Amino acid sequence: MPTYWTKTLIPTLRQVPAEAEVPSHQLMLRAGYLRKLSAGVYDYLPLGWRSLRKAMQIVREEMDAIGAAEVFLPAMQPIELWERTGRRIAYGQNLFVVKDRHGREHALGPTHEEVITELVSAYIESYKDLPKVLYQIQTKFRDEFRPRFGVLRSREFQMKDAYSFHLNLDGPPGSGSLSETYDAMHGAYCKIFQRCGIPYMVVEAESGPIGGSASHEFMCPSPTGEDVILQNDAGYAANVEKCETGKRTFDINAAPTGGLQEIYTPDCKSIDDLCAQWKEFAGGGKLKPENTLKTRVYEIRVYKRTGDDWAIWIAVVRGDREVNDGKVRHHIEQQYKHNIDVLRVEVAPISDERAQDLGIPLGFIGPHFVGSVTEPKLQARIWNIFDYEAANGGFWVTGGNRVNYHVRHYCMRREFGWNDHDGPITCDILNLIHHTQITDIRNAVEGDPAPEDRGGGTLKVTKGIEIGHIFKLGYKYTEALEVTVVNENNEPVKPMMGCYGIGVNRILASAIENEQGHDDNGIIWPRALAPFDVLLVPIKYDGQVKDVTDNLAAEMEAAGTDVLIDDRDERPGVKFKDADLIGVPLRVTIGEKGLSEGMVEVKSRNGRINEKVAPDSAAARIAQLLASL
RNA sequence: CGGGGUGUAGCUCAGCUUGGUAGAGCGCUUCGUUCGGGACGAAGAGGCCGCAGGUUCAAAUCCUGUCACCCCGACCA
Repeated sequence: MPTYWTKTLIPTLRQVPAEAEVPSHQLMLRAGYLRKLSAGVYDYLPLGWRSLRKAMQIVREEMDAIGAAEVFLPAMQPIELWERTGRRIAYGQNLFVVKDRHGREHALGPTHEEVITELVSAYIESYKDLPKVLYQIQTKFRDEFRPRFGVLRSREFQMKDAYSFHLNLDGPPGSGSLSETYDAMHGAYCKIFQRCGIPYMVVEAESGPIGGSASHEFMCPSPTGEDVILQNDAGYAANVEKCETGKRTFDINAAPTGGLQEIYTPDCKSIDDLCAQWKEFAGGGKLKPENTLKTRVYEIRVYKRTGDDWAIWIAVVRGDREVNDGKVRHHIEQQYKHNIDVLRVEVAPISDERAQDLGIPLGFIGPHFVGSVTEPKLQARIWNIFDYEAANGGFWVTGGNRVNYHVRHYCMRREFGWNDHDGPITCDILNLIHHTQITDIRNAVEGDPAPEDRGGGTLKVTKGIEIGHIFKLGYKYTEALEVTVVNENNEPVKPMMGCYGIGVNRILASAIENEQGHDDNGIIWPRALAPFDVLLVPIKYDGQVKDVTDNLAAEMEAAGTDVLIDDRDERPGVKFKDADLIGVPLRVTIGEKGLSEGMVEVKSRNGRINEKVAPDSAAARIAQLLASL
């Protein structure tokens, strides 16, 4: 049966609701796809739900095609599971927690690793049961601090999550390794986004707090995207958390620009404030952020078999750059990698209280902090890590290592105590004597050199919407929840996991958000996601026009085409405007004028098709045209 | 959670400074004329001015509190 406009619910809005900022949000509200119930919580109206279901179905088909089995899991999950995996704390405030009448707490699942792992632990006992790939498409919950951009960042959303379980990371084809499934998922994701007709790119990603070794994000390039992607011309693409830079030059022997001078800078802890007030502090002149050195202090906890230890690392980048926590963490972890005594290393920005206890004046720290420390126990534990860019000569302003003071004419070589006649220092000397290392620790920016082994060249910045993410998870959940299977030798072993998510609502938003997805008049759907394939617009739904419309609709529906009939008693202008707004790919206009010439008019929303067809052959022609979209 | 802003009709907003019985446009209802790109005329319906206190003869308007929403930041598989 075709759908009649007057029977369904399509509340189009002439004006843009004030709350909507990005095109997808504005248009989904205006075109009657969505209604906001409260912050970050939306009703999907008939059009919205139809489109969402189309996206879900594509995802479902491609998951099934690679042998994944669909399940349906609880949204309400015992909090105990989340405590056992440590994710109650890791998720923190973003986790929705509800209490039942007995006072027991439950998490409203933002993902289902815990639940699926528990499920698998109950039934999977032997290596012969592996690999196993399960997935679900369900509502997930996140207590976002700040929901925004409509369905792009909401508190309730539809996710496809797939989880796989394996004996091995790698292996020959057909061995059921994690890598094999990971690659199959990678392929399935490409097919899904292709079928949905949305532009996408695959970028390398940090696996983040979820843990694991390898990870890719699927991004839809869009100016409204919240994620920053860097890429070179040779096909290297990574998100900003992951993106490495190629070689950048540095000069640790550069001469100072003047004698080190203390400047009194009361209560001035940020680079922005420092630059803004520099004139009064320094008695004239201007200071730009790129002439400052920013320091961030990390505390490292080292858990060893022979007793725990700790250290302080000071990360130094140019004042206008951002320290990349992940790069700092990786670099520090590398330092302990070959020490078999070390069980685990924790790297975290130092807390205010801890800094106070140790006498570290946060906000006024410079890279030469160690020189101002008199306590030998602390002194021996301090390490520096410079970004390449920060290890250069030139005019530098940085912290004075004393509350309310900064210094100017900072010079690395001199501040480490080397005189002009001492000859050049080397990286080895810096490392051995000064506990100081130089590497890439800041977020990559537009124009940085790309890594040489990834094709080199220059990095360019693109913004994107994250629509999919695949991880090799490893043992995080099977270990925490104590899952074992027996191997060929009847020995208990932990299976390893992969997890693979797709934000289904974001598929819709991305389709609209990208350039081909909308114009000034409304949405332009790719056929695969459109709520209907064809919109029939009878100029006046009456008499011969009505008969032709109904016959055409019946014929097309019989052939499996989704048809919407605008049977409203509205003026043609209103119908055409609404047709453009809701974005159905093909519009067929049936009017007395056309019929008198024996024609109906077929137009595509994307503007490529505009032809007149005899009513009798219209259904066949439309089917043809649809196939070409 | 810090900073800023807004809550008045289904939607977009005015009115608030200077207290005196609630407004416009769009949408909705009825009638008429229209009818291939958001028609025109006439007549209507619709709001405890977010909520709770307070000041006052009188509060949408002033004060206090509270809630919700939006923006920037921080945060974010």
